[in-house]
Amino acid sequence: MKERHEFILGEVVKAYLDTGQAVGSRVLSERVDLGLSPASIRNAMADLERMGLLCSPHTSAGRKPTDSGLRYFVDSLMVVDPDLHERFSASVSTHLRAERDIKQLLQQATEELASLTSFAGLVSVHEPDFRHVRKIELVPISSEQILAVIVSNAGEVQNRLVRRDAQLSDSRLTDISRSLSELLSHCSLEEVRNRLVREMDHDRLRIRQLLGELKQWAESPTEGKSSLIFSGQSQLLKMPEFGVIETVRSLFLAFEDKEELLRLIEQVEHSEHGVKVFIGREHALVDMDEVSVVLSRYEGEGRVLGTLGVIGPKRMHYDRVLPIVDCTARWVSRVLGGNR
Amino acid sequence: MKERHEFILGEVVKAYLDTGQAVGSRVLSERVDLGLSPASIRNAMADLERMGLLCSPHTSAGRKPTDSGLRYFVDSLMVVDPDLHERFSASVSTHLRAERDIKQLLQQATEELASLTSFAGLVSVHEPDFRHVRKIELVPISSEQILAVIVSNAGEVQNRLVRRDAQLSDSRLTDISRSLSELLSHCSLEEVRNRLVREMDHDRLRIRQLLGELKQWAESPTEGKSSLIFSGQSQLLKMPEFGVIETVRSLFLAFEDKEELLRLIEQVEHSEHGVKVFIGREHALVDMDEVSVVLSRYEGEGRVLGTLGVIGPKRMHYDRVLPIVDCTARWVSRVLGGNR
DNA sequence: AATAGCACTCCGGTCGATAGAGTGCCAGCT
DNA sequence: AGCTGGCACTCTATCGACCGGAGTGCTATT
Repeated sequence: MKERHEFILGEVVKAYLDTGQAVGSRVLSERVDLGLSPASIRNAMADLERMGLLCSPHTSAGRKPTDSGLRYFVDSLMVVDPDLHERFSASVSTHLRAERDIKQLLQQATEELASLTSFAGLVSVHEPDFRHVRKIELVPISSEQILAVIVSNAGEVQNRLVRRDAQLSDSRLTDISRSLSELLSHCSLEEVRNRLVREMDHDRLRIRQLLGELKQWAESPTEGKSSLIFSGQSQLLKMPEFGVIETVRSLFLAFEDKEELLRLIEQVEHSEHGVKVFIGREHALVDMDEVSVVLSRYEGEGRVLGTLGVIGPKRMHYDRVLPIVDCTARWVSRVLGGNR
Repeated sequence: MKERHEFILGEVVKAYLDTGQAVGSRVLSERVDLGLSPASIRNAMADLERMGLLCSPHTSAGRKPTDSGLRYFVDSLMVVDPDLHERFSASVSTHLRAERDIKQLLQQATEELASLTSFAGLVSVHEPDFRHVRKIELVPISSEQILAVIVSNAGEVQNRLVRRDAQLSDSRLTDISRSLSELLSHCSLEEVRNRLVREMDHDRLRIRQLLGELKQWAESPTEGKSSLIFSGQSQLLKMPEFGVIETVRSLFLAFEDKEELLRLIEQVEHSEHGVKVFIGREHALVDMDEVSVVLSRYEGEGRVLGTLGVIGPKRMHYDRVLPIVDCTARWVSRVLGGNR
């Protein structure tokens, strides 16, 4: 690929990102002085079209970059202003408060993403892997209720109110609590279930009903894998590319479904560190040819905790969005890494 | 108001709900045989327009009901088929499972609302009133961490991991836990804060840092009042009234803001029992003239737990939607009332 | 190899005419 | 007196034609 071609591709992309319109040879020659006449530019553009990097929507409409064209731009042509990176880093640090509550923290992060990019921000929260039980505690609440608290290896806490057998005294409860903790700690949920079944068969402890409730709990699904938080979806509606209702609809269907988005997110989590960009059809999200997704993992205490990023029109200023996502992910990682 | 006028108003509304178009005298006379010529209908319609119940978008476009017209219809003319009510009641009972987890339960409820009406379902969750502490438990997790669990009067559980002073033994922790529970139970959060400050001043228990963390917790805001859950927003995009992007945008802005919607919801919670309908401008939501909101409170253990309902186009079949919302609210109330 | 010129294509907006739908009013009928 | 049929009028939505603008591809020229 000749240098001139690269240069022209870059300029076409930039003009396209600015205007959203297909750009013709004349406007390009006026927009930036590259010592070439429109005719020469036309030739180069025709070459780029043959290479599959540009395309024209119709005969007389200039050209706009294809997905591959944008990809080439992002990978090889684009330079991120280090100043900008610095600025966003500072902006993120000042706007966000290091909340204790992880949900609130991530909520803030999506909002910051949305407001900096003016696209839709999204954050996925990885369900912590509940591989085995670290601790079980039964706390007497009232004469009818017991609070059962289970702490997982990941430090995740689940609690539930269970009905209390009237005959169960507080001290007896403490005993049970202790023995259950011994019995079950370091067990996987599967084992917990099995052991509880065995205990129930013996009916040794005369707390059948309590165990029943706990068993039911252990059996209940881990409530739907990862969850997704969004912010600023409605900002997308300002963009002219979402002027037709069908595009908007498929976009918001994806927001609701989450299924497909989670698949994409999983991909990011299993790849190496850093910001990932999915342009147009590169993410396999149906009917969303016109949007790009920019994602980055965030981490804490050594493991991947989730993914965050933005969804915006394919025509976004990647040189702005990438550092924003990067800074936000770093910041969240820093807070979560130090805090827990 | 003459009987004929009522009848014609009713028919205009029905036709309008079906087609979404302004309805003229001729089509009305063909649609339903009321033994009247188009001319007579015209006269009646002119009267109704003078009364402010109908209006015509322009000279030759037939008439459609105004907000007041729809209001009159809903209040006085509409009859809800009891069979329908029965059917929805059954449908709701069979589709929804009585989950233990309230969040999941309500999530299901919104989805059911959305799927039955094919509009957007929404549920507000009242933040339980955390007026005073019922119980505090400190559970040792590891050598560095303690799990603090606070149970409120409302049976709501909050927990947090706090850092542990290395010198704190397990048995000592149990002691502290007990004395804290005695010290703080039945205190409001405000009192908890004050007492903790006093204890810290004394530094009596040599657990300054632990108390500090607890204090910080007591001071943290009750995390944003009520929360809102939505489902099926994208279904609204199918409706022709949301063909223009501006309408959609203001709608989704409202979904994100929640502020205004919560105001409406509060209104419902403070009024008497039953399904409430807000037609067009009746809810004071800006730029949402074209939507109606149907809401009903749900209750449990004697107090209002929240509100649920749907948001849809003003042109909705109220005689279908009202029973749906009613049945769902009743069902949720029943489950929550018996379960907690 | 780059450029200038030219013929050609296609899109988008404007204009005008037309068909359709509906109203209001009036005169006549029951 | 009230209903009805008829008629003139109004407004909108749609369709086709037209035209200017923008852009390309090709070719001849420097």
